[in-house]
Amino acid sequence: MPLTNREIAAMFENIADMLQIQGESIHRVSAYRNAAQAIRDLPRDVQAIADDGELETIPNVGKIIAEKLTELLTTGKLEFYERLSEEVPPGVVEILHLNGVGPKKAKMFWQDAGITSVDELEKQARAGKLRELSGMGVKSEAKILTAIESLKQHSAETRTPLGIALPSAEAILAQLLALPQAEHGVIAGSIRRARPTIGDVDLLVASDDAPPIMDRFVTMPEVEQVLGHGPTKSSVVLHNGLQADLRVLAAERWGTALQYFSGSQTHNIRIREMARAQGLSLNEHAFTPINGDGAEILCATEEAVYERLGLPWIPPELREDGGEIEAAQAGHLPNLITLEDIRSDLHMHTTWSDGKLSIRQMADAARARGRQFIVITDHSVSSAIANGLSAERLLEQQEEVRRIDAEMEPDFRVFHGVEMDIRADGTLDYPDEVLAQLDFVIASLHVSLQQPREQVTARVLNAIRNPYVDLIGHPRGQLILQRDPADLDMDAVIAAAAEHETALEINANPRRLDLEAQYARRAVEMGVRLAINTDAHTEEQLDQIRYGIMTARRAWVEPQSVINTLTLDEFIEWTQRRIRQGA
DNA sequence: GCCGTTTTCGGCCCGACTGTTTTCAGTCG
Repeated sequence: MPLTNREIAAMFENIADMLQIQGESIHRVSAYRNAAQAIRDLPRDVQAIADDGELETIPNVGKIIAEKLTELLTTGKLEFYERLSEEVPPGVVEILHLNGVGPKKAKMFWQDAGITSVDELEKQARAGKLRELSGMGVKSEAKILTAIESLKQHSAETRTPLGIALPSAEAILAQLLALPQAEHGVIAGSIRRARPTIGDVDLLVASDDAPPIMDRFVTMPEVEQVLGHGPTKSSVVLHNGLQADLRVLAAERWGTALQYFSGSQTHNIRIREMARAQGLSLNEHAFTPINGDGAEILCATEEAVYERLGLPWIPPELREDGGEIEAAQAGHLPNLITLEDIRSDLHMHTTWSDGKLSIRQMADAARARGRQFIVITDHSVSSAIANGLSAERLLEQQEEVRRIDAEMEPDFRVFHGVEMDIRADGTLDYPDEVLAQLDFVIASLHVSLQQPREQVTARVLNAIRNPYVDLIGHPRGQLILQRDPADLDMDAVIAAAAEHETALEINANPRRLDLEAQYARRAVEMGVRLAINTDAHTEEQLDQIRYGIMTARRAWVEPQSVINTLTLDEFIEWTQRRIRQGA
């Protein structure tokens, strides 16, 4: 099996950990971490990039790391990695990942006390031995035990799906903003950047009187454990395992504070380097002249921060050092899609298969949310567990769709489609004669996602080439933090989608968010149209469209690339391209 | 180990909080 980008990235992260424990220069360690991050975010397989001889075009990959990648891809092994793994016990790396333990302590536990596993560390802590080590005391020992307990409780998984983190953050922020001392506040960090998974929640509140806000924050009912409680910054762990950090700053410093706490780290490093080039040091409080006695320059808005650096405001979803600074300098920032651009929802289920509402109820619920038209897309016959429709029932359903459409026209339209299974053998679930009678056809992978790359890719390509298939639903089939995506050759999928004018979905369900941003961005660059759909099975899930919009913005997507922004007439015309394709 | 309008060497963002220390190192984001 070829190595996935994620596996390669994990290996380089591991290298960074081991080097850091060995006391290697932080800059060399960072080089491996930066390369790992870049590889994780790539929209293409490292293997494909290597085949093109372009490894060194990957950001933060230079000659040496490119050589290591080549060795890994050609031999399946990396001698450097294997040697390091023999030198540094895996348990020591695990200890490094405990909250409050860094490379210095992990190394000390190992070298000075012979501790090479979390279990052994726990034993020594319970026996009161750790406090005897230099720099350690009773409190440090207790913190170690707390960290180990937390690791057991929440397993090794440290990230939380956006769909859980965002509502949780909104609930906490609302409590803080209810306090009279709070002027205003936002959710910053990776939630604001719309990452599909969240490491911790970053909250920012403007106030001249921070202590009461801090006190409320650390005593909220959601709080399981207080990690830190200072005058302007506090950290807690919530009962759902999520870590939340709160910073409180004066309103006149809001711009620099929000810019800083929105990240990403790599974007901020670039921004601070630009400030330094202008003789300014930038932190969350202000710009400060580096040499000399110049006064602080305060920024009350983010726009003012970017303006000081000669840049237009950069939307937070783009702040990953993925070309957004260069685009801003050139005046080429994208006009990102917003919820207001969305006219339709092209993927949802009803009681005909596994949905909770009738066709009419879904239509009313979508209309109430400002949609102008929808497509009903229940499951096809293979999805027996989801009560998938036989061809007969599908056409029976069409009569009801037509009746409701006639009732609601002209201010709302209901079209008839299907979410058709791509079967394990690559065939589709209905013959073309049936598909020809539908307004819109989604083809999706639901089974045999773990097939080898060639096989699973061939199935999707077959669906893309069918002239009746308008959209590939949740193309990679991932469930965030639960199920890995299918091992699709995304270069081939995107190229075929472009050639056959088949759209690819950004499924807005926060458990999916599939396509993820890096693939959606590449698809648009290659001329593919996207759809942003809720795949709703209930009324509430129609509101999850916001997660799809967030993901699309993160992918640099503009309204014209998304078929849900089409007017009714434009949409009907777009679906007619099947005729041009000889169907 | 990467990178370049300070360019092939010499930098590499910056501050808050904690615990252990009596002035700072370690960790974190």
